[in-house]
Amino acid sequence: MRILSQEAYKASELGRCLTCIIKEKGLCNALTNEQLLRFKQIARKRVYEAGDIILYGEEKVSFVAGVVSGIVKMSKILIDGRQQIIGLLFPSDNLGRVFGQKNLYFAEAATKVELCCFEQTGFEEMLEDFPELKQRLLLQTLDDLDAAREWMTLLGRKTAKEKVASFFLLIARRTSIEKKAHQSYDIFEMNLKRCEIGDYLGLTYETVCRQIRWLTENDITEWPSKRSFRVKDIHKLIEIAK
Amino acid sequence: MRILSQEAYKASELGRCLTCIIKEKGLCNALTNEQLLRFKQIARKRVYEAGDIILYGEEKVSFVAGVVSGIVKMSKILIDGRQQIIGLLFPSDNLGRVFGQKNLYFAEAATKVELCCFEQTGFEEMLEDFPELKQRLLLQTLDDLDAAREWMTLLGRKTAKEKVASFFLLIARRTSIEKKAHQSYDIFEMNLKRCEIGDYLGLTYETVCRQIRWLTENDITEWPSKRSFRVKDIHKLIEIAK
DNA sequence: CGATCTGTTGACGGCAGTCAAGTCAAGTGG
DNA sequence: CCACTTGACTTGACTGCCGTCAACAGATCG
Repeated sequence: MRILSQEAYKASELGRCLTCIIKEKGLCNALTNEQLLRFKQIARKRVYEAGDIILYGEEKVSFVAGVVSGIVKMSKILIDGRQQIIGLLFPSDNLGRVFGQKNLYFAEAATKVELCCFEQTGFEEMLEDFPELKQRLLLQTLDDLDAAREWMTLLGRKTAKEKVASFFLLIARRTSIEKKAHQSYDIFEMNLKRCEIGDYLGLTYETVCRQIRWLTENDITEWPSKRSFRVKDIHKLIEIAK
Repeated sequence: MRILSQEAYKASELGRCLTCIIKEKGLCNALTNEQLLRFKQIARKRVYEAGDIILYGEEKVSFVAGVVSGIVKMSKILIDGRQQIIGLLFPSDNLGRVFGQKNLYFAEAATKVELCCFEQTGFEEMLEDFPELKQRLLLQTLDDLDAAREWMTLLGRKTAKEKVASFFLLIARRTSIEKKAHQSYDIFEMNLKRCEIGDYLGLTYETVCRQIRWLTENDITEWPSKRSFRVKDIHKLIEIAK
């Protein structure tokens, strides 16, 4: 019965990893319990409050992290202050640049955020040792690339109205995947400021306001509060988003 | 001397792989000669003329390919015809979506193009067998992601003038890396139409024309012909590009 | 030679940016 | 408790950049 007790020991050691809410979708799902144990040794949980800066651009990177809860916004900032959000990170998304010398992005907590952080070199060593982990990272990077290119199309070719509609569709899809209870009439929490939406869409916040007003006046969305919305007509929204 | 003759045999079999111009920078550089032999077996060269369509969007993918010569433009097209080029592929860049069910992009030869094509499943099997190959693919995908995000900033936040200046810098850098003989006063071939530049920058071709004129009137670029330019003041160009 | 494609230039208009005033909610301190 | 501040958001008026439309110039080609 020696093996069993060892298994039990491991399970107790793994602790919160086994009940982690992103276990199914995160990178760590590629690992066996045994491997996870090693993974946990280089992991550290960190909590950030809304507005906290997680990474400044251009510094040397020291860690890679998975988002456990909350939303992280990653952006690039031009010298004169113009900002472009190049990605929103939701739970199970990853942050940081593996195999890179430099972090290229500015990362900020948009809401309260919990990260599961891995020390950089330890993480890279594990990538070499566990092919499943590297495979998963590759697949995720490929998906990220597809998403980035989709967004390029939005930024380069869509009108303000189409951009804002596309954005609400994105939020509805991402947050409903999380809740696994999507219906067209759900209320979605929108944890971003108007100006952050603008920075994501390549618009000013005034323009974002006006488009939201237009969508509301045309019975497509409804705003119980300034930070939450309900989609009244999903088909029209999809049609407008292009 | 049996081993030696076997080596010689392999070398002769490898043939054009050994003298391939993208050997140093392409994915295949991760492989030993022995591995390369297997790689070559699933490889097939294809040639496209300027304007040929390489991939339509949304179909099932059947191959992955490296660009040997020429320029491939990858784009997304909205239902009403608006187009956004989401990437230009230069020699040693790769085309196609590994581990993906669907190809998401429209790919077209912008110039005469030579591709080194690999049958999809054979390529994916090799990725599993040769970790170095997968590592190289991962690194390249990460770089592609960085480039895409850089371009998102351009599309979302830069003015027409800044966009056009950034574009010429990109071309100058990419083509001079190729030639390995970069000087500020080099002449660069610009194998894209004005409207393709527009589709890449999220502008109309008329606006591209006007910005080119402005750069020329201000002694920053010079156009010996419609498709080639010389950078007269690289510092000003960098400054304008932001 | 006309046909076609690509590029240039001008005139005009509209979408989205800029500037500015004002509302609202939450927080702070006397 | 109220006065005050602050930050987020809204709305209006105006402007300007860039898109649209159109005419035309050159180049290439059968």
